Amino acid sequence: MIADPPNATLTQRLTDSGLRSTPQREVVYEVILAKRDHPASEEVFDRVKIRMPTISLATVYNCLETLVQCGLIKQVNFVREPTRYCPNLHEHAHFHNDATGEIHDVEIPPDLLARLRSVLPPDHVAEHIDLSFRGSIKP
Amino acid sequence: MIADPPNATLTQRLTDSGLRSTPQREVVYEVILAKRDHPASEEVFDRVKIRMPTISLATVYNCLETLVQCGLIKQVNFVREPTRYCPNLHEHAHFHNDATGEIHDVEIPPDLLARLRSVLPPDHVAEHIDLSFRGSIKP
DNA sequence: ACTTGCACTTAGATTGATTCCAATTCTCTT
DNA sequence: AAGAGAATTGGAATCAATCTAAGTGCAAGT
Repeated sequence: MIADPPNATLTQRLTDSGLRSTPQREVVYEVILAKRDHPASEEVFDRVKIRMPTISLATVYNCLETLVQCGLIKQVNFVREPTRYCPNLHEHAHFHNDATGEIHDVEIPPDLLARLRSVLPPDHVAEHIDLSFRGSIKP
Repeated sequence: MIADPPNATLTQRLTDSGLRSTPQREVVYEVILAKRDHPASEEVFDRVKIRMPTISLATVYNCLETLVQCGLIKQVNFVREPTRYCPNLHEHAHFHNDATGEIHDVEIPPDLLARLRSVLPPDHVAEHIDLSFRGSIKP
């Protein structure tokens, strides 16, 4: 009996898209899964370098874009901040803590999600919905 | 009897914040009010130059930031796009048409807005809520 | 095994948006 | 009219992201 390799989903999704599973893509993906904060590209670069010191920043950008295209990670965006990445594929919102700069996930009840979609005029086809909050957390 | 000057609100808000009403700030504000699309800084710069050819890009950035701080305009942000500005102070969402690059406002019913706020844990104080859609419009 | 093709990676240059800086100009107060 | 503080200006600098061209290496076919 053979256990699933740790990145079965990654390899699967990549080959489904006609792409290759490379060591760089694997490490980038693992790094994002490992810590469920929302690192920006440069932060991903720093973390990946620990395990793969020769990787280049351009490759990190390439890998992140590939992973987004395969639907394995999501991009999160806040005003005047670099793009960050999120491994939580479940549909959810984000809370940006202005005091600490941290971002964390906020669950959205399914019925609210449905209502959100319904606010659009019927001829509007939304591919992506982005719901985010900015503020602080009371002590 | 004297009619309100056109930028009464602008002057009011600026002086309320201890800031001055300058010709540059007035023109930037008027330009954003004049056309209800969602121009980025460079586009604002181009429009303002028609009426005030000597203005500098740095000043446009300064003015936009000042207006945002006074609550007279809002910033809108989409992934991998420059920041855009919006004079609609009424709480609303945005729809980004991927086909044309245009952004337009989407009204949010008050009860939905209330529900949105309620998804946050009670100790989370949201200063800003950002709801945006990306997609296309059926013919 | 050998080679040929193509996808991927790499480092560095480049772009594009935004911010910074130091000098100048303006505007309010007295 | 003068002084002080605020705002504007142009250019340099920064930061994120993309592009480019050269190099690598995997995979398939002979």
